[in-house]
Amino acid sequence: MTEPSGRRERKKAATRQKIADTALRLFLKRGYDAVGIRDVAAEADVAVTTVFAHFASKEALVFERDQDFEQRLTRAVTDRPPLEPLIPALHREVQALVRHCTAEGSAPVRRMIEGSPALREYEESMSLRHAQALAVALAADPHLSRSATACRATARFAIDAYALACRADDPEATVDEVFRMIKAAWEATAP
Amino acid sequence: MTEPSGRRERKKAATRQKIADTALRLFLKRGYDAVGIRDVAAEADVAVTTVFAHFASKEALVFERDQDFEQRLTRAVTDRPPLEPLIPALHREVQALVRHCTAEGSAPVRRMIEGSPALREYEESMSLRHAQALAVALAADPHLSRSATACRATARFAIDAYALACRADDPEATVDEVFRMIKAAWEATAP
DNA sequence: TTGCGAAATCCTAACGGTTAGGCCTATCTT
DNA sequence: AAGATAGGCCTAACCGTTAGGATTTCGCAA
Repeated sequence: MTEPSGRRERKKAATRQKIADTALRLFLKRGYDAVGIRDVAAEADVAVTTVFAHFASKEALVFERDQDFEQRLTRAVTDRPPLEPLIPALHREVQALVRHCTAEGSAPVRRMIEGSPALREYEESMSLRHAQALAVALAADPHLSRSATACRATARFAIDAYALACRADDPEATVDEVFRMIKAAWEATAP
Repeated sequence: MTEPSGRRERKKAATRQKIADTALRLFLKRGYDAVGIRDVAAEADVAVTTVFAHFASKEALVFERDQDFEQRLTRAVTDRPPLEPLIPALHREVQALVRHCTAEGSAPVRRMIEGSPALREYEESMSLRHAQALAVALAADPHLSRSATACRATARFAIDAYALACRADDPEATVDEVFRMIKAAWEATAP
């Protein structure tokens, strides 16, 4: 995936990164709403159209790692050792993701997101996509054999756990508590 | 609540309704994206600013009953007979709401929503607000005495049930199945 | 009834995210 | 080396949304 085979791809990746870095820096310094796309483009020394060639929207500039997040979630399910029970694996990964997003350095970004309705809304719809990807991974696991509905519900519950924990006073304890609920819910769907 | 005491309030409500009706009619006839706010305003014979005086955004025109939905949910909790268990009451109300939104006449609207990313995203963020309101209602119930986390998680799970059911092949069965999971999750949080 | 304050509506102009269309140039392929 | 393609640029516009301020309409009390 990360093969910088040609110069073209390397340059493209560099441009993308420069835009994302510039945007985040400006957003944190002056506030998300106070910085326009035109500002970001100027500071990154690219055209406005180039920004949108790399990012689908202004909000997407803030959630650059979107893809990683989704991959980590689904891989926690698909790449786990055979016969390892689902819920603990999911629990562990969500816990790790929550730690990542409540880490020291992430606080200003988190504050910025919570301070902007547009960013909150975007994050939520992102989470929904992640839940759908996770539901697909669950449905594809031959060891689980649960209904599509059970998979979809469990996927959403797991995402709920993440979302609640990121905003909770004690994130890790929140993940644990919600996953106790998810475990019971999951077991109630046993065939 | 619905007391049309004065002419002013009646006229305001009428204007609001005329805008909402006009908007929905145009959206269904020509497509959500193909109709601009300026079109809606012109057809409803009001100024653009008046549209935004009644609705916070273009998407909000489609979800006119937003408030009702939230009230029905929270009241299913707060207004239930004393000592009636929570989960069945919630289950019943969500079932009713799902029936409402999968009813015969709602199909074209549903199709329109699913066809527009902006509307899907808006609906999702609306649901989130409803979940928060429901969480508050749960936390306020003296008979329940669960942690704030358990209340928030259960509220989101219930909203998940609604969202999943609205898009499922068999909506009612989906509500039942997800509520079996929610019941187990809720009971796992008993003090 | 009249007159006043508040609420609802209007108009205009703009702002800011986003996109279309067309062009240019660096890179890749053969 | 030549053509094909992708990344980037510029300009101009579209559309949702808002600010600012004028104007009308209604409710209420003198």
